[in-house]
Amino acid sequence: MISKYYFRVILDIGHLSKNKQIIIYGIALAVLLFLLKWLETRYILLDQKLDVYLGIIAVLFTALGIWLALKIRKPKVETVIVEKKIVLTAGPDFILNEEEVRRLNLSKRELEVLQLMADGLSNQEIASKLFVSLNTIKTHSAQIFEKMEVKRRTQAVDMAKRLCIIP
Amino acid sequence: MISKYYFRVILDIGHLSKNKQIIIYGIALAVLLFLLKWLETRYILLDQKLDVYLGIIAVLFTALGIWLALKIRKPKVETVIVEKKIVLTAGPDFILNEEEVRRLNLSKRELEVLQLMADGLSNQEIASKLFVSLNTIKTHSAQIFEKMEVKRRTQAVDMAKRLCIIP
DNA sequence: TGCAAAATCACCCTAAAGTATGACCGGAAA
DNA sequence: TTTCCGGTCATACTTTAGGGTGATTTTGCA
Repeated sequence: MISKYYFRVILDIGHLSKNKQIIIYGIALAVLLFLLKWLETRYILLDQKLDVYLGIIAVLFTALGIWLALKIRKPKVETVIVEKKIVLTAGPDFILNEEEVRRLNLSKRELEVLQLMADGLSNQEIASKLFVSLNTIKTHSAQIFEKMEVKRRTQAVDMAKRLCIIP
Repeated sequence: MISKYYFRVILDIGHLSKNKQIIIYGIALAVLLFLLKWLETRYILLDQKLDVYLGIIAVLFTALGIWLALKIRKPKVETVIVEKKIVLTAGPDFILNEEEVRRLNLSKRELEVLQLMADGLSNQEIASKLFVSLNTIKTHSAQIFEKMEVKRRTQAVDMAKRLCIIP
């Protein structure tokens, strides 16, 4: 019988895949087997066009092989490395303008929050980073804006950079 | 002849691969064809064990299919982003970094909005200054954030200053 | 040790920012 | 001429920021 060859195919390839899939492949093979037997009966009875029969078998099993390979094999992975620039500022010449800090009457904590604000963090992110609640940061930022006489965080950051309060 | 089926296999699958490979596949198929013909002659002449012959064909073409699929399959692309650090010295002498502007693909208008953003203006203020609607500024800012790969205006301003896109 | 400033947090509310989607127009490029 | 892109605007919605008020707890210092 032909079936022993099918089993060899399964055994040769099966260990690459999951057990569940083997059943599916087995069923597919069985269907193919029946189809072949049917064709065989018809064409052998007619006793002609063996080439056609063989051709169909060849195409079918080539397709089967392709299907098996695509299903079973782990996808080939091609790694593409993309360089992404991240920007650093080398500001070795930063000296904190303590005088301005004192003039604005900013506390240590407020300065800290202002610093993180300048880094583009949201209030929630600042809160998480400092292990305090969002409300606390809101209070701090409100204080900062009042002391700096600005209305928005963007203005506060801009002013702070101009005054050399933050790098 | 059987060969026409082989050609169909090639034609069906060939367009997925390089032209060079098709030649290799063709040669392989030719070899298989000769092998089959040889087997056919032997077994048909003996007029027996057709099942064995068919089984061999099935196994061979399954193997061929697997081989084809593995060769032809397009590899899955996996992108790895490597961060490359670049250091910019932001001096008091501002020269617009046109290269970065082009790299970020920022339009004139977007640059204008970014500039005003950096000045600490609200979207409404920017809209008034440019004589356009608030929604327009929102659209622009959303575009800017997407192009600069940032989430907030504070981050956009920070990045823009580092990249010398704005003074 | 008591007091003022700093730090913490809550609640409620409004304003502003940001997201998503779709549409229109005019100019430039294919 | 068609297609594409930049600029404009809208509508609806969600999220974040900010304002105002009040309260409790730490903490530095006189």
